Amino acid sequence: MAAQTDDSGPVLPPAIESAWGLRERPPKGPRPGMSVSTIVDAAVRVADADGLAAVSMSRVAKELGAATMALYRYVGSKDELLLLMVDTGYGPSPGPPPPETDWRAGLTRWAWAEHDVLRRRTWLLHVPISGPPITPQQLGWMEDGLRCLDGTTLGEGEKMSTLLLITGYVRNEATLTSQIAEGAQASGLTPSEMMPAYSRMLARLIDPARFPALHRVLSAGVINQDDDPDDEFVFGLDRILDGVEALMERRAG
Amino acid sequence: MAAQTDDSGPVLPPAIESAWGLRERPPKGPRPGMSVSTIVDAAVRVADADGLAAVSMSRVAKELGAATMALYRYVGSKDELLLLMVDTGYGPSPGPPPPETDWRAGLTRWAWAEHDVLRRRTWLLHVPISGPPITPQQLGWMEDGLRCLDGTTLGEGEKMSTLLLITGYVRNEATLTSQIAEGAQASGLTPSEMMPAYSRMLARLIDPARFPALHRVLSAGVINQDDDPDDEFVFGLDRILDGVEALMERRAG
DNA sequence: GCTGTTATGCGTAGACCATACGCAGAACTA
DNA sequence: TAGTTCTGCGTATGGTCTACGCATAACAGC
Repeated sequence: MAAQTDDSGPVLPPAIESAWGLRERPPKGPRPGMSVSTIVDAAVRVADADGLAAVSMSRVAKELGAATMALYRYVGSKDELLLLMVDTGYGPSPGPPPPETDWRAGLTRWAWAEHDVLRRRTWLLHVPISGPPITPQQLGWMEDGLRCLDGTTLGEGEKMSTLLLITGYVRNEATLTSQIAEGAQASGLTPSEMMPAYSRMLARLIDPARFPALHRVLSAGVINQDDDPDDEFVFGLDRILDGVEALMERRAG
Repeated sequence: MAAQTDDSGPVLPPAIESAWGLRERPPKGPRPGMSVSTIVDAAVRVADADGLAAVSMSRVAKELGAATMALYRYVGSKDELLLLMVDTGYGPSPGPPPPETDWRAGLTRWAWAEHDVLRRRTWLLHVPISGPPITPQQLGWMEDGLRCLDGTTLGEGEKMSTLLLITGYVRNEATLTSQIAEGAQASGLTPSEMMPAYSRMLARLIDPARFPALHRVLSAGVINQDDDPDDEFVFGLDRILDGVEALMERRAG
């Protein structure tokens, strides 16, 4: 409650302050023609349509019918814009777990929510993130995840570690899946042709004597079959949750 | 063994073929002044010294005393160079598990090996990877990981999933750790000042009514304490391995 | 040894990119 | 009405990757 005006720690970039709703418009000067959120929304629109690589300051400005340099009145740098894009790209958190939900169902729901976002907006995976979360929605996601673990035997630090474990897993899984899709698109193949093509390439490169285990996997046809990628997701998630459950049981004694 | 000249599947970029040792020098023409590996080594040297952002074609060329465009005789594009940088950046795989090692100890060793590489060369985390692994060393790592799971009750597909789970975890953990370090450096703070500063910032932003669980974590001082980051790493890894172990026991009956 | 073929090194130039700086004018206060 | 402050944005700088084409070096066959 002792939030003094400044001096209290490191300074937040203006654009992030405005994302938190702190920061009123100064009384003087001309009325701003746009706002931080207008810009971020436009940038997100560009990323949704043409990918993150298409997001340049001039492209975003064109989207708004403004000049490139006008954006810099609102955003300190492109990196700052990217940070804000992530925030609105993730969107609102899935909300606290419904009542009567046990931790496992709650975290599963939470993981699927992030999974769905990342499947819809794969460009989120390409944003080079450069620091711990400080934007409102990001922290909202954290909050909702933590609530799933309320009432468990885990300590506060362990709860946090568990969430990081899961969110990391979800990101990773989404990254692999989207890489396959992008690789396919780049080669002019359909996604279903991709894995067989990859499998064939490996078969040509891999010497069974030097890579026996890999050769065995390949022969088993594991890589060929295009099973539902959601099955793969479920496998890893269940492994992690099993591991967390084992810890809880050990804690409970 | 039926490797015809071409037509067998998608074509590999020339530079990757030379990474596999296929590809002899054509008999005609002037003797090349450099080689793919000379270039990749130089690029790795630049990345080690000044980070991935410093790796530009002109910078690498300068490192070699060559002209920028000379590099394009050896690598098809910068992306291709990055792919090869990842390969030599990871370096040789840790080797198969020592005899008499059980799967858990083997995978732990494997995970720590990657962990150590990523701690030493954080730029590896910043390379936008765009496809499944096809370079020799990468597949060597996979091979060694798979060998740890030889003789377990897991199916081939499950072995692969387990490895992806672990390598994803290691990457994720390394990413978070390096982000803290980089964020600190960018703010002109020492790494040990970073987390307290972050904690103070969160305390200023977070409304306890809207973020009760997060507030509780913050109050517990979880974020403040700079405990050994290796402890965090061990926590997650043990959770995952516990989960895999649980699956094995269920399989065994 | 001469000629034709082929590969290398690399200079030039084009198309982008982020962004520092400074100016004209709008909207407010006094 | 004068002064202040903020907006929009034009210009310019220095960086990026890379397409193209030319001169030259090294070999194969005659």
